Amino acid sequence: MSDLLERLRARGWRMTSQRRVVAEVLAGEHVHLTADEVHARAAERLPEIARATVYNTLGELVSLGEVVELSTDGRAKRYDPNAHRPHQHLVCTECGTIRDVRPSGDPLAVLPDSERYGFTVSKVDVTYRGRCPSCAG
Amino acid sequence: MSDLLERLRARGWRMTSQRRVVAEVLAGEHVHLTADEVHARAAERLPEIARATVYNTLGELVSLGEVVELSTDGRAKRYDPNAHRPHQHLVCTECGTIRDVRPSGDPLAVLPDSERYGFTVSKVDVTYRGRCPSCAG
DNA sequence: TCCTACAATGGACTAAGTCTAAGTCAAGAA
DNA sequence: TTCTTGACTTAGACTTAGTCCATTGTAGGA
Repeated sequence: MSDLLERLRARGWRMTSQRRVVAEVLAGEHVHLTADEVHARAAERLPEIARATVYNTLGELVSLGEVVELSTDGRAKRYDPNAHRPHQHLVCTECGTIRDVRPSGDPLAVLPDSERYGFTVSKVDVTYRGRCPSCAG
Repeated sequence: MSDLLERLRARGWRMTSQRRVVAEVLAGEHVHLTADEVHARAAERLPEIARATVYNTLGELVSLGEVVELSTDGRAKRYDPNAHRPHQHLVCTECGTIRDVRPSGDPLAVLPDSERYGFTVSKVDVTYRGRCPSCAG
């Protein structure tokens, strides 16, 4: 059914009912859930699933590069299943809603060498903040 | 002694020994401390200071716009006293060291209207990630 | 079908931060 | 200077998010 499940199986990821349910929750909705929300949705289908299992599974999906971890608000981390194409995030400062966005150009390019202090810069996370249409009321 | 203390007093901020010590800790070192580190350094000078007081004071300094709160790593928030001039952050993925950097150009400009979904975008946080010279070994 | 290494469980534990009720004190008024 | 009062501080309980670990379960190969 889902590309994600296919890819995981192809990579030899051991498939269990718990892992399947977590992967399906992520693949099913293109929103940015917290670990607790993933657990709640997973538990609707598999009531005995443990919180620790959800954390373990999310951690693995992140290591495999299939899911991106966001720590936008200093509160609970959120998990973004849209890892296959590069994007940035637009966050509402009122309600916390997150949208995926694609800025034009390469955000890395604007950091001059003189500002790199010898770091090997490999990644840039850009978070645009503002009020969403409903909150701007 | 410090600009920060001056400004706070000028704004009618009620000065107590606890608040003074917290402000001095922040003004004194241009590093990015966690709340706990601020508490530890404050307690060297004022042993009875409560953790809650440090949290309250940091929260107020953030509201006043004198300090910027960073939630880079999903762990403890860090506090950046360098709020008077705009800058972004370069974070080491190994050791967590943070450096202030100034990208060229306006990071807001690269987000086309078509990607704003009706949001009133007011702020952009850019985090460059990579390995610092010591960790790149 | 049987093994066994890998995965799941649940409950205790930790870290970071918030809340609350009671006590304290800075700063303006007299 | 002393008084007054509302704002500030305190200690500790509480909450939230996440980790750890010893035990139990099971996917998938032989």
